Amino acid sequence: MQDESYKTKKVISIGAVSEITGLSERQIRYYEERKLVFPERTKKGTRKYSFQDVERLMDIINQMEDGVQTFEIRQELLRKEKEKEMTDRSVRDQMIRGQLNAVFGIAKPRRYPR
Amino acid sequence: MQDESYKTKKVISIGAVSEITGLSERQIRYYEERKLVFPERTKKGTRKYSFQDVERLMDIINQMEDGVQTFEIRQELLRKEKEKEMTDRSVRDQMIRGQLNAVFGIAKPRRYPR
DNA sequence: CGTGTAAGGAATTCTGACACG
DNA sequence: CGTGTAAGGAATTCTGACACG
Repeated sequence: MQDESYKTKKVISIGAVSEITGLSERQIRYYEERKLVFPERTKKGTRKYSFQDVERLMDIINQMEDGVQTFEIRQELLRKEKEKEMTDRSVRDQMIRGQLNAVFGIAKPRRYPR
Repeated sequence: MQDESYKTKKVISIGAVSEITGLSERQIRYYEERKLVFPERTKKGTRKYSFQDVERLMDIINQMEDGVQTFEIRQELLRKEKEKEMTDRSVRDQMIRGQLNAVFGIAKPRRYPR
């Protein structure tokens, strides 16, 4: 699970992204300004995108076509991040609980202490 | 099997390839001249590489380090292509044979007719 | 709000060539 | 043979701004 370096490695220039997505460079830069995509920068400052970023842009295209505003798309993005954070946290908690259990034996988690 | 468009899509500029591989642009262009890698060109003529091309270059680096000459690397490449062609052909033949068999029933292939 | 465009500059890429060995 | 480099030009990308709506 995870890695897929081909998908996440930032190596595509804005020109290529424009070709692939059909978006103008202006649009792509604007979506970055609205914090919807996050390319990396080379030392000299040119933007580099990953295939994952390209997919993200495709998704944005669809939402824009549905009349969704950049602000709303951003909200949705933040919401998903929060959600993922919660999931990760609970996964981590579960693992820690498992470890403790392995060491100290059965210790059922008590939701309401005392 | 096959597809993996992320791996084969030609979207990486020579500068990025240089960064990833550590090769100079001069070297990368030279290996193309020697027909070891085959980038695409944009309308305006700039080279575009795929992750697969990058892997190919990594492989070339290793061979060069072992003192293999570009000519030999090329020979090896051609040899492999021929080999693949043969494999593909035999796979296709097998499929056709299977189809014929399904339609006309058991018809064992005779290597020496008559 | 989302996008086009002209502006000026900086960085990238290209080719053909000379150089060294 | 494999690679560095300077040369001149063309194409790319960047930013900040004005425009329209």
